Amino acid sequence: MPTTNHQSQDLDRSLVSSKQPSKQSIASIEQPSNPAKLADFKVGVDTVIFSVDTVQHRLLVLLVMRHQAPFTDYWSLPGTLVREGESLEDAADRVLTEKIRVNNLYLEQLFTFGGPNRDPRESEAAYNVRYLSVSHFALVRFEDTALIADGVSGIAWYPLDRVPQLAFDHNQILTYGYQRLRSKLEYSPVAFDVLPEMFTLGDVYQLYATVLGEDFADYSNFRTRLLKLRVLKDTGIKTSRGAGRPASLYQFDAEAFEPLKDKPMVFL
Amino acid sequence: MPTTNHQSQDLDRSLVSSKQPSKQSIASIEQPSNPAKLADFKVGVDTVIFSVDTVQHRLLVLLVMRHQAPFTDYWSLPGTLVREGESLEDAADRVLTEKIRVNNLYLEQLFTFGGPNRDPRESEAAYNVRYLSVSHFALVRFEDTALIADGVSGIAWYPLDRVPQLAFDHNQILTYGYQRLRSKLEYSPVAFDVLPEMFTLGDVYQLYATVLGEDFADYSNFRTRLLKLRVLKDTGIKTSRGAGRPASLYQFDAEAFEPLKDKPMVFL
DNA sequence: GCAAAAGTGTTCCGACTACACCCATGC
DNA sequence: GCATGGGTGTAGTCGGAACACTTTTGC
Repeated sequence: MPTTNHQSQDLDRSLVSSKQPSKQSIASIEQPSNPAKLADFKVGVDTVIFSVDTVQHRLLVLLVMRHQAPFTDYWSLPGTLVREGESLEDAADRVLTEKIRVNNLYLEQLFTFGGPNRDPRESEAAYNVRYLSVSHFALVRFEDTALIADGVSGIAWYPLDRVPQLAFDHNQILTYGYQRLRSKLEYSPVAFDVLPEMFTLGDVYQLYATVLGEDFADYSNFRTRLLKLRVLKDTGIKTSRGAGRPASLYQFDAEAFEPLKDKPMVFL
Repeated sequence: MPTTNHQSQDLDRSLVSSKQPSKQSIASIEQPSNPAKLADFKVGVDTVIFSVDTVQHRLLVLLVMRHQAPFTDYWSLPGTLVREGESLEDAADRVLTEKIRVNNLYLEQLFTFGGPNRDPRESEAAYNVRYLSVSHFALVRFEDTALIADGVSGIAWYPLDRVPQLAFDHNQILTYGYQRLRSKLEYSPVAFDVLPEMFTLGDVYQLYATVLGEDFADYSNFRTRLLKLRVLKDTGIKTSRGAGRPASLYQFDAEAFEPLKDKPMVFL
């Protein structure tokens, strides 16, 4: 038996794959003849949707209230089952458009949870169907996002630190999504997908500070590093928001970023 | 409609999700009543298995020859379909143990490809079953790995730069796996999962140089940085391999690494 | 001795930190 | 004026790149 080292997989997999040995022995080498019984799956897409409330300096995650079994009256991540002819990506988009109206977003696949017994429906069902979840994470612009309240199902933004016990293994997925969000911010320009077309350097700083916590560089040095990347264009336009000196509005220059795309670099 | 930016997803998804609009309109909000027709899936696990031939300085990937339709006589990534009661992880382990005998390895989930029409069998089948692939990538110790030739099916290590046209979308998966391997090497100590218990700093250097190419730091600086991390223990034992001064044998100190685990750091 | 590989040290330079300080606005 | 936030500059320090140099082996 090989010694599998899953140590870089940061999730606690204990709940996910209960590691029960498969009924078939490995002696039955896969051949056209005598194939072992294959599992049948329904595939779900669950999405961790983040947004940043820069006014209140809070990182929010979108939750929906369940009204059916299993886990009735639990909050959960927005999700759906994949339909015929629909790609995973389409399904993820569909969840988003059903729950919110948003113009700008960043969406990426996270991880696939597929161990047996992660969904109670598996045991209920007469026929042996498994439920698999292809989780995604998304970042949307808070100010530009309207929740679609369909009257019945609850839907709400939760501050990350006040998220309750969720249905299924959704707390795990959320934790994983948060980690991914942090590293995405540090290593790629996701932030600009979620900022307005024009923004001040202060806006960018607020976003980073809210997501990454207060434990990173001060505003002054953040500015310098950001500008040194030469991917922001100063429009020259000034904006005044209450007290203080008016700030320049900048634009993200996608073309200037192009050559840096694959280079190892730090954005923060 | 939201503007989805998938730009950080480096794969060319064109082959994967053919982006055909789902038959159901988004107007039919998901409700307990009138659910849209759900797709039924078989779930496959395909694994990009890398190993490093430090003698010949080559990065190798394990391929198997297909003997059934579809894609008969094409090389492909080792894979299998998930059986009843088997977790994704178990299935990935099973593929590994069926194809090779190995003692040390690193295994991690990569990405899930699930668009419709990625598998020709979908159209053949009378009933509408979709095939989804949860891809993994693995790194194994080359010197410690024996291929299991079962007489019939071809199985071989291919140098990465000589990989032919593969079945399905496996070339894409391979490309993605290679990227992941590179970043794993840089940001985590995967290398030590695949090196012998004791190794010289030259061994580590060879491994890094082979995977990352010749375009990185010289041996001298590599040494210095690696030792500064204080995660390698000098056993004091010297080893002589042909000409040149004998090298010290080192051991990876997992406990010393523990506190660094979650810290952002560069290993290279 | 010479080649080859291991291992050490040193110099240079760029980047990041931590500030101090100036600028432009609202009140 | 003063508070507030924007923006610039600088001195100290840390770390990586480049490369010279020493050490210990095989032949």
